[in-house]
Amino acid sequence: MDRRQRKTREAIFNAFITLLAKKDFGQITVGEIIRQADVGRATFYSHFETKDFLLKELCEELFCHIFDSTKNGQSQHKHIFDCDEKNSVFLHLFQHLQKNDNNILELLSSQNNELFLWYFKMNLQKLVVSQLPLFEARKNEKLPDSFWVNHIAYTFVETVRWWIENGMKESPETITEYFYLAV
Amino acid sequence: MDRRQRKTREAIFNAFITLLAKKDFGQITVGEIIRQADVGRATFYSHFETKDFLLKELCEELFCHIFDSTKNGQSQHKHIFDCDEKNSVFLHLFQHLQKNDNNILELLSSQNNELFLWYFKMNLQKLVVSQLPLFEARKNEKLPDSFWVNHIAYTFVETVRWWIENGMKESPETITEYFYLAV
DNA sequence: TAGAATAATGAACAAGCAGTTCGGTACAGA
DNA sequence: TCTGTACCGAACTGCTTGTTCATTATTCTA
Repeated sequence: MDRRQRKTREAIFNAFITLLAKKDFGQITVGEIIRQADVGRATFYSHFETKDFLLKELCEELFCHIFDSTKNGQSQHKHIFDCDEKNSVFLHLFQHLQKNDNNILELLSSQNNELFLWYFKMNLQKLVVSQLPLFEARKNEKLPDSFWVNHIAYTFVETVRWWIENGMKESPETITEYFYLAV
Repeated sequence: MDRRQRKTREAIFNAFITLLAKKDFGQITVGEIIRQADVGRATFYSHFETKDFLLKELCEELFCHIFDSTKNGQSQHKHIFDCDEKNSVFLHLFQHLQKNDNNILELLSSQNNELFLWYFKMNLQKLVVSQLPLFEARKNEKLPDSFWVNHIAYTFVETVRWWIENGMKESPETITEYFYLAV
Protein backbone atom coordinates (compact mmCIF):
# COMPACT_ATOMS: atom_id res chain seq x y z
CA MET A 1 0.00 0.00 0.00
CA ASP A 2 1.23 3.48 -0.90
CA ARG A 3 2.77 5.24 2.06
CA ARG A 4 0.46 8.23 1.52
CA GLN A 5 -2.53 5.97 1.76
CA ARG A 6 -1.26 4.36 4.94
CA LYS A 7 -0.59 7.70 6.58
CA THR A 8 -3.96 9.11 5.68
CA ARG A 9 -5.75 6.01 6.84
CA GLU A 10 -3.94 6.09 10.14
CA ALA A 11 -4.58 9.78 10.64
CA ILE A 12 -8.28 9.22 10.13
CA PHE A 13 -8.38 6.29 12.51
CA ASN A 14 -6.52 8.22 15.17
CA ALA A 15 -8.74 11.24 14.79
CA PHE A 16 -11.78 9.03 15.00
CA ILE A 17 -10.58 7.30 18.17
CA THR A 18 -9.76 10.66 19.74
CA LEU A 19 -13.24 11.92 18.99
CA LEU A 20 -14.94 8.72 20.12
CA ALA A 21 -13.27 9.16 23.47
CA LYS A 22 -14.99 12.52 23.80
CA LYS A 23 -18.42 12.02 22.32
CA ASP A 24 -20.92 9.57 21.00
CA PHE A 25 -20.45 8.08 17.55
CA GLY A 26 -23.76 9.50 16.43
CA GLN A 27 -22.78 13.06 17.04
CA ILE A 28 -19.36 12.96 15.45
CA THR A 29 -19.43 14.57 12.03
CA VAL A 30 -17.21 13.89 9.07
CA GLY A 31 -16.24 17.54 9.25
CA GLU A 32 -14.81 17.03 12.72
CA ILE A 33 -12.97 13.89 11.73
CA ILE A 34 -11.19 15.48 8.78
CA ARG A 35 -10.36 18.60 10.78
CA GLN A 36 -8.85 16.46 13.54
CA ALA A 37 -7.08 14.21 11.03
CA ASP A 38 -6.05 17.17 8.94
CA VAL A 39 -7.04 15.64 5.64
CA GLY A 40 -9.25 16.86 2.85
CA ARG A 41 -12.90 15.99 2.58
CA ALA A 42 -12.54 14.19 -0.70
CA THR A 43 -9.66 12.22 0.77
CA PHE A 44 -11.84 10.93 3.55
CA TYR A 45 -14.45 9.72 1.12
CA SER A 46 -11.87 8.09 -1.10
CA HIS A 47 -10.87 5.96 1.90
CA PHE A 48 -14.21 5.26 3.53
CA GLU A 49 -17.56 4.98 1.85
CA THR A 50 -19.41 6.39 4.87
CA LYS A 51 -18.87 7.08 8.54
CA ASP A 52 -20.39 3.70 9.35
CA PHE A 53 -17.82 1.92 7.24
CA LEU A 54 -15.11 3.77 9.10
CA LEU A 55 -16.41 2.38 12.38
CA LYS A 56 -16.73 -1.06 10.85
CA GLU A 57 -13.15 -1.06 9.62
CA LEU A 58 -11.86 0.33 12.89
CA CYS A 59 -13.61 -2.47 14.75
CA GLU A 60 -12.15 -5.07 12.47
CA GLU A 61 -8.67 -3.67 12.89
CA LEU A 62 -8.88 -3.35 16.66
CA PHE A 63 -10.45 -6.70 17.33
CA CYS A 64 -8.15 -8.39 14.93
CA HIS A 65 -5.34 -6.98 17.03
CA ILE A 66 -6.73 -7.72 20.44
CA PHE A 67 -8.06 -11.16 19.63
CA ASP A 68 -5.00 -12.19 17.70
CA SER A 69 -2.12 -10.28 19.16
CA THR A 70 0.60 -12.35 17.53
CA LYS A 71 -0.37 -11.03 14.14
CA ASN A 72 2.70 -9.55 12.43
CA GLY A 73 4.75 -10.78 15.38
CA GLN A 74 4.65 -7.29 16.90
CA SER A 75 3.19 -8.21 20.24
CA GLN A 76 4.91 -9.33 23.35
CA HIS A 77 1.87 -11.44 24.08
CA LYS A 78 1.42 -14.94 22.92
CA HIS A 79 -1.61 -15.73 20.84
CA ILE A 80 -4.50 -16.05 23.22
CA PHE A 81 -5.32 -19.47 21.94
CA ASP A 82 -1.79 -20.65 22.65
CA CYS A 83 -1.73 -19.73 26.30
CA ASP A 84 -0.60 -22.53 28.56
CA GLU A 85 -3.23 -22.29 31.24
CA LYS A 86 -6.67 -22.51 29.81
CA ASN A 87 -7.93 -20.14 32.44
CA SER A 88 -5.68 -17.34 31.31
CA VAL A 89 -7.47 -16.64 28.06
CA PHE A 90 -10.01 -14.34 29.59
CA LEU A 91 -7.55 -12.99 32.10
CA HIS A 92 -5.34 -12.14 29.16
CA LEU A 93 -8.17 -10.23 27.57
CA PHE A 94 -8.82 -8.28 30.75
CA GLN A 95 -5.13 -7.46 30.97
CA HIS A 96 -5.14 -6.26 27.40
CA LEU A 97 -8.10 -4.05 28.21
CA GLN A 98 -6.47 -2.66 31.32
CA LYS A 99 -3.45 -1.62 29.31
CA ASN A 100 -5.87 0.03 26.94
CA ASP A 101 -3.47 -0.40 24.04
CA ASN A 102 -5.82 0.96 21.48
CA ASN A 103 -8.06 3.21 23.51
CA ILE A 104 -10.56 0.45 23.19
CA LEU A 105 -11.98 1.28 26.58
CA GLU A 106 -13.58 4.50 25.48
CA LEU A 107 -15.20 2.64 22.67
CA LEU A 108 -16.67 0.04 24.97
CA SER A 109 -18.13 2.50 27.43
CA SER A 110 -21.87 2.47 27.64
CA GLN A 111 -22.53 5.67 25.79
CA ASN A 112 -20.90 4.36 22.69
CA ASN A 113 -22.06 2.58 19.67
CA GLU A 114 -24.16 -0.52 19.59
CA LEU A 115 -22.41 -1.66 16.44
CA PHE A 116 -19.07 -1.58 18.18
CA LEU A 117 -20.35 -3.77 21.03
CA TRP A 118 -21.89 -6.06 18.49
CA TYR A 119 -18.52 -6.62 16.84
CA PHE A 120 -16.92 -7.16 20.20
CA LYS A 121 -19.53 -9.71 21.12
CA MET A 122 -19.26 -11.50 17.79
CA ASN A 123 -15.52 -11.91 18.20
CA LEU A 124 -16.05 -13.02 21.78
CA GLN A 125 -18.54 -15.67 20.79
CA LYS A 126 -15.97 -17.29 18.55
CA LEU A 127 -13.56 -17.29 21.46
CA VAL A 128 -16.17 -18.63 23.86
CA VAL A 129 -16.99 -21.51 21.56
CA SER A 130 -13.36 -22.56 21.63
CA GLN A 131 -13.35 -22.33 25.39
CA LEU A 132 -16.64 -24.03 26.13
CA PRO A 133 -15.18 -26.88 28.19
CA LEU A 134 -14.16 -24.28 30.78
CA PHE A 135 -17.81 -23.63 31.54
CA GLU A 136 -19.00 -27.21 31.33
CA ALA A 137 -19.50 -27.48 35.07
CA ARG A 138 -21.89 -24.57 35.17
CA LYS A 139 -23.91 -25.47 32.12
CA ASN A 140 -27.29 -27.04 32.56
CA GLU A 141 -28.13 -29.59 29.88
CA LYS A 142 -31.51 -27.96 29.39
CA LEU A 143 -29.95 -24.80 27.98
CA PRO A 144 -29.56 -24.66 24.19
CA ASP A 145 -25.97 -24.22 23.06
CA SER A 146 -26.54 -20.94 21.29
CA PHE A 147 -28.23 -19.55 24.38
CA TRP A 148 -25.31 -20.64 26.51
CA VAL A 149 -22.64 -19.18 24.23
CA ASN A 150 -24.56 -15.94 23.96
CA HIS A 151 -24.86 -15.78 27.71
CA ILE A 152 -21.16 -16.29 28.35
CA ALA A 153 -20.12 -13.75 25.72
CA TYR A 154 -22.48 -11.10 27.01
CA THR A 155 -21.52 -11.76 30.59
CA PHE A 156 -17.99 -10.92 29.53
CA VAL A 157 -19.06 -7.73 27.77
CA GLU A 158 -21.12 -6.66 30.75
CA THR A 159 -18.29 -7.46 33.12
CA VAL A 160 -16.02 -5.20 31.12
CA ARG A 161 -18.62 -2.45 31.09
CA TRP A 162 -19.20 -2.71 34.81
CA TRP A 163 -15.45 -2.61 35.35
CA ILE A 164 -15.06 0.54 33.27
CA GLU A 165 -18.03 2.31 34.80
CA ASN A 166 -16.72 1.60 38.28
CA GLY A 167 -13.33 3.09 37.58
CA MET A 168 -11.41 -0.13 36.89
CA LYS A 169 -10.30 -0.33 40.49
CA GLU A 170 -10.20 -4.11 40.47
CA SER A 171 -7.20 -6.00 39.14
CA PRO A 172 -7.57 -8.07 35.97
CA GLU A 173 -7.28 -11.16 38.19
CA THR A 174 -10.17 -10.06 40.41
CA ILE A 175 -12.32 -9.19 37.42
CA THR A 176 -11.57 -12.52 35.83
CA GLU A 177 -12.76 -14.16 39.02
CA TYR A 178 -15.96 -12.08 39.02
CA PHE A 179 -16.53 -13.11 35.46
CA TYR A 180 -16.17 -16.80 36.21
CA LEU A 181 -18.35 -16.49 39.30
CA ALA A 182 -21.07 -14.70 37.35
CA VAL A 183 -21.24 -17.08 34.41
CA MET B 1 -55.47 17.23 28.44
CA ASP B 2 -57.12 18.63 25.33
CA ARG B 3 -58.51 15.87 23.13
CA ARG B 4 -56.59 17.25 20.16
CA GLN B 5 -53.35 17.03 22.08
CA ARG B 6 -54.06 13.47 23.10
CA LYS B 7 -54.88 12.42 19.55
CA THR B 8 -51.81 14.08 18.11
CA ARG B 9 -49.56 12.60 20.73
CA GLU B 10 -50.97 9.15 20.15
CA ALA B 11 -50.71 9.50 16.37
CA ILE B 12 -47.05 10.41 16.68
CA PHE B 13 -46.32 7.54 19.04
CA ASN B 14 -48.08 5.06 16.76
CA ALA B 15 -46.32 6.35 13.69
CA PHE B 16 -43.01 6.12 15.51
CA ILE B 17 -43.63 2.55 16.65
CA THR B 18 -44.68 1.56 13.14
CA LEU B 19 -41.49 3.01 11.72
CA LEU B 20 -39.29 1.51 14.43
CA ALA B 21 -40.60 -1.90 13.48
CA LYS B 22 -39.31 -1.32 9.97
CA LYS B 23 -36.04 0.50 10.45
CA ASP B 24 -33.42 1.66 12.87
CA PHE B 25 -34.06 4.68 15.05
CA GLY B 26 -31.12 6.49 13.55
CA GLN B 27 -32.49 6.44 10.04
CA ILE B 28 -36.01 7.51 10.85
CA THR B 29 -36.54 11.17 9.97
CA VAL B 30 -38.97 13.61 11.50
CA GLY B 31 -40.39 14.00 8.03
CA GLU B 32 -41.33 10.34 7.92
CA ILE B 33 -42.84 10.44 11.38
CA ILE B 34 -45.13 13.37 10.62
CA ARG B 35 -46.12 11.93 7.25
CA GLN B 36 -47.01 8.61 8.88
CA ALA B 37 -48.75 10.36 11.77
CA ASP B 38 -50.37 12.84 9.45
CA VAL B 39 -49.57 15.88 11.54
CA GLY B 40 -47.83 19.12 10.72
CA ARG B 41 -44.17 19.69 11.27
CA ALA B 42 -44.68 22.49 13.77
CA THR B 43 -47.12 20.29 15.64
CA PHE B 44 -44.50 17.62 16.10
CA TYR B 45 -42.07 20.10 17.56
CA SER B 46 -44.69 21.57 19.85
CA HIS B 47 -45.06 18.09 21.38
CA PHE B 48 -41.49 16.86 21.39
CA GLU B 49 -38.38 18.93 21.70
CA THR B 50 -36.34 16.58 19.49
CA LYS B 51 -36.50 13.08 18.05
CA ASP B 52 -34.50 11.83 21.02
CA PHE B 53 -37.06 13.15 23.45
CA LEU B 54 -39.75 11.32 21.52
CA LEU B 55 -37.89 8.06 22.06
CA LYS B 56 -37.33 8.93 25.69
CA GLU B 57 -41.00 9.61 26.31
CA LEU B 58 -42.06 6.53 24.41
CA CYS B 59 -39.76 4.43 26.57
CA GLU B 60 -41.14 5.96 29.72
CA GLU B 61 -44.69 5.33 28.64
CA LEU B 62 -44.08 1.74 27.55
CA PHE B 63 -42.02 0.70 30.53
CA CYS B 64 -44.35 2.42 32.89
CA HIS B 65 -47.06 0.26 31.37
CA ILE B 66 -45.20 -3.00 31.27
CA PHE B 67 -43.57 -2.66 34.66
CA ASP B 68 -46.69 -1.40 36.35
CA SER B 69 -49.59 -2.93 34.52
CA THR B 70 -52.22 -2.06 37.10
CA LYS B 71 -51.84 1.59 36.25
CA ASN B 72 -55.25 3.07 35.38
CA GLY B 73 -56.79 -0.28 36.29
CA GLN B 74 -56.89 -1.23 32.61
CA SER B 75 -54.96 -4.45 32.80
CA GLN B 76 -56.15 -7.91 33.57
CA HIS B 77 -52.79 -8.52 35.18
CA LYS B 78 -52.02 -7.83 38.77
CA HIS B 79 -49.20 -5.49 39.59
CA ILE B 80 -46.05 -7.46 39.13
CA PHE B 81 -44.91 -6.65 42.63
CA ASP B 82 -48.15 -8.04 44.02
CA CYS B 83 -47.94 -11.46 42.43
CA ASP B 84 -48.47 -14.28 44.83
CA GLU B 85 -45.65 -16.54 43.80
CA LYS B 86 -42.35 -14.78 43.89
CA ASN B 87 -41.15 -16.76 40.92
CA SER B 88 -43.85 -15.44 38.67
CA VAL B 89 -42.51 -11.91 38.45
CA PHE B 90 -40.13 -12.64 35.62
CA LEU B 91 -42.47 -15.17 34.06
CA HIS B 92 -45.07 -12.44 34.07
CA LEU B 93 -42.68 -10.16 32.20
CA PHE B 94 -41.93 -12.81 29.59
CA GLN B 95 -45.66 -13.35 29.14
CA HIS B 96 -46.17 -9.66 28.66
CA LEU B 97 -43.45 -9.66 26.05
CA GLN B 98 -44.89 -12.65 24.24
CA LYS B 99 -48.24 -10.90 23.94
CA ASN B 100 -46.30 -7.98 22.53
CA ASP B 101 -48.94 -5.57 23.78
CA ASN B 102 -47.08 -2.52 22.72
CA ASN B 103 -44.94 -3.74 19.86
CA ILE B 104 -42.16 -3.60 22.37
CA LEU B 105 -40.47 -6.55 20.71
CA GLU B 106 -39.45 -4.63 17.64
CA LEU B 107 -37.91 -2.04 19.87
CA LEU B 108 -35.87 -4.58 21.78
CA SER B 109 -34.47 -6.28 18.72
CA SER B 110 -30.76 -5.99 18.33
CA GLN B 111 -30.74 -3.48 15.54
CA ASN B 112 -32.53 -0.94 17.63
CA ASN B 113 -31.51 1.82 19.87
CA GLU B 114 -29.09 1.60 22.71
CA LEU B 115 -31.05 4.20 24.63
CA PHE B 116 -34.12 2.01 24.54
CA LEU B 117 -32.24 -0.96 25.95
CA TRP B 118 -30.74 1.30 28.53
CA TYR B 119 -34.20 2.30 29.77
CA PHE B 120 -35.28 -1.30 29.78
CA LYS B 121 -32.27 -2.29 31.82
CA MET B 122 -32.70 0.58 34.26
CA ASN B 123 -36.28 -0.42 34.96
CA LEU B 124 -35.19 -4.03 35.26
CA GLN B 125 -32.50 -3.20 37.79
CA LYS B 126 -35.09 -1.67 40.07
CA LEU B 127 -37.13 -4.83 39.75
CA VAL B 128 -34.12 -7.05 40.30
CA VAL B 129 -33.20 -5.25 43.49
CA SER B 130 -36.64 -5.99 44.86
CA GLN B 131 -36.27 -9.62 43.90
CA LEU B 132 -32.72 -10.21 45.07
CA PRO B 133 -33.61 -12.95 47.60
CA LEU B 134 -34.63 -15.11 44.66
CA PHE B 135 -31.05 -15.25 43.50
CA GLU B 136 -29.44 -15.56 46.91
CA ALA B 137 -28.52 -19.20 46.37
CA ARG B 138 -26.50 -18.42 43.25
CA LYS B 139 -24.73 -15.36 44.55
CA ASN B 140 -21.15 -15.66 45.62
CA GLU B 141 -20.26 -13.42 48.54
CA LYS B 142 -17.19 -12.20 46.70
CA LEU B 143 -19.26 -10.43 44.06
CA PRO B 144 -20.07 -6.78 44.73
CA ASP B 145 -23.79 -6.05 44.90
CA SER B 146 -23.83 -3.64 41.99
CA PHE B 147 -22.02 -6.18 39.84
CA TRP B 148 -24.54 -8.82 40.79
CA VAL B 149 -27.61 -6.68 40.11
CA ASN B 150 -26.16 -5.57 36.81
CA HIS B 151 -25.48 -9.15 35.86
CA ILE B 152 -29.00 -10.34 36.62
CA ALA B 153 -30.63 -7.44 34.79
CA TYR B 154 -28.51 -7.89 31.70
CA THR B 155 -28.99 -11.62 31.73
CA PHE B 156 -32.69 -10.90 31.51
CA VAL B 157 -32.24 -8.46 28.63
CA GLU B 158 -30.02 -10.89 26.78
CA THR B 159 -32.45 -13.72 27.38
CA VAL B 160 -35.19 -11.66 25.79
CA ARG B 161 -32.98 -10.76 22.87
CA TRP B 162 -31.98 -14.36 22.31
CA TRP B 163 -35.63 -15.35 22.49
CA ILE B 164 -36.63 -12.78 19.88
CA GLU B 165 -33.76 -13.56 17.55
CA ASN B 166 -34.60 -17.23 17.65
CA GLY B 167 -38.20 -16.70 16.68
CA MET B 168 -39.75 -16.90 20.16
CA LYS B 169 -40.45 -20.59 19.75
CA GLU B 170 -40.07 -21.29 23.45
CA SER B 171 -42.93 -20.75 25.88
CA PRO B 172 -42.63 -18.01 28.50
CA GLU B 173 -42.30 -20.78 31.08
CA THR B 174 -39.35 -22.34 29.28
CA ILE B 175 -37.65 -19.00 28.81
CA THR B 176 -38.14 -18.18 32.46
CA GLU B 177 -36.42 -21.44 33.28
CA TYR B 178 -33.53 -20.64 30.94
CA PHE B 179 -33.22 -17.28 32.59
CA TYR B 180 -33.02 -18.75 36.07
CA LEU B 181 -30.59 -21.43 34.92
CA ALA B 182 -28.34 -18.84 33.30
CA VAL B 183 -28.17 -16.40 36.18
C1' DT C 1 16.58 11.12 -11.91
C1' DA C 2 12.84 11.77 -15.20
C1' DG C 3 8.34 10.68 -16.09
C1' DA C 4 4.04 8.12 -15.39
C1' DA C 5 0.83 6.91 -12.11
C1' DT C 6 -1.50 7.67 -8.19
C1' DA C 7 -3.00 10.19 -4.03
C1' DA C 8 -4.23 14.42 -1.71
C1' DT C 9 -6.21 19.04 -1.88
C1' DG C 10 -9.81 22.37 -1.36
C1' DA C 11 -13.45 24.69 -2.87
C1' DA C 12 -17.76 24.51 -4.72
C1' DC C 13 -22.07 22.10 -5.21
C1' DA C 14 -26.64 19.47 -4.67
C1' DA C 15 -29.52 17.23 -1.71
C1' DG C 16 -31.46 16.22 2.60
C1' DC C 17 -32.55 16.92 7.40
C1' DA C 18 -33.31 19.36 11.95
C1' DG C 19 -35.52 22.67 14.14
C1' DT C 20 -37.88 27.58 13.96
C1' DT C 21 -41.18 31.06 12.78
C1' DC C 22 -45.54 32.93 11.78
C1' DG C 23 -50.00 34.17 9.88
C1' DG C 24 -54.07 31.79 9.20
C1' DT C 25 -57.51 28.07 10.30
C1' DA C 26 -60.08 24.72 13.05
C1' DC C 27 -61.60 22.97 17.11
C1' DA C 28 -62.56 22.29 22.23
C1' DG C 29 -64.62 23.59 26.23
C1' DA C 30 -67.31 26.84 28.97
C1' DT D 1 -71.55 31.92 20.96
C1' DC D 2 -67.12 33.17 22.33
C1' DT D 3 -62.34 32.66 23.83
C1' DG D 4 -58.28 30.31 24.14
C1' DT D 5 -55.59 26.90 22.37
C1' DA D 6 -53.97 23.49 19.12
C1' DC D 7 -53.00 22.53 14.46
C1' DC D 8 -51.55 23.71 9.80
C1' DG D 9 -48.22 24.49 6.20
C1' DA D 10 -45.03 26.86 3.98
C1' DA D 11 -40.97 29.17 4.06
C1' DC D 12 -36.49 29.70 6.07
C1' DT D 13 -31.78 29.10 8.49
C1' DG D 14 -28.11 26.38 9.32
C1' DC D 15 -25.79 22.20 9.31
C1' DT D 16 -24.44 17.67 7.40
C1' DT D 17 -23.58 14.31 3.94
C1' DG D 18 -21.54 12.86 -0.11
C1' DT D 19 -19.82 14.26 -5.00
C1' DT D 20 -17.10 16.57 -8.47
C1' DC D 21 -13.12 18.38 -10.56
C1' DA D 22 -9.20 20.98 -11.68
C1' DT D 23 -4.78 21.52 -9.44
C1' DT D 24 -0.85 20.16 -6.73
C1' DA D 25 2.21 16.87 -4.39
C1' DT D 26 4.18 12.47 -3.70
C1' DT D 27 5.52 7.82 -4.75
C1' DC D 28 7.14 4.24 -7.55
C1' DT D 29 9.86 2.44 -11.28
C1' DA D 30 12.56 2.19 -15.32
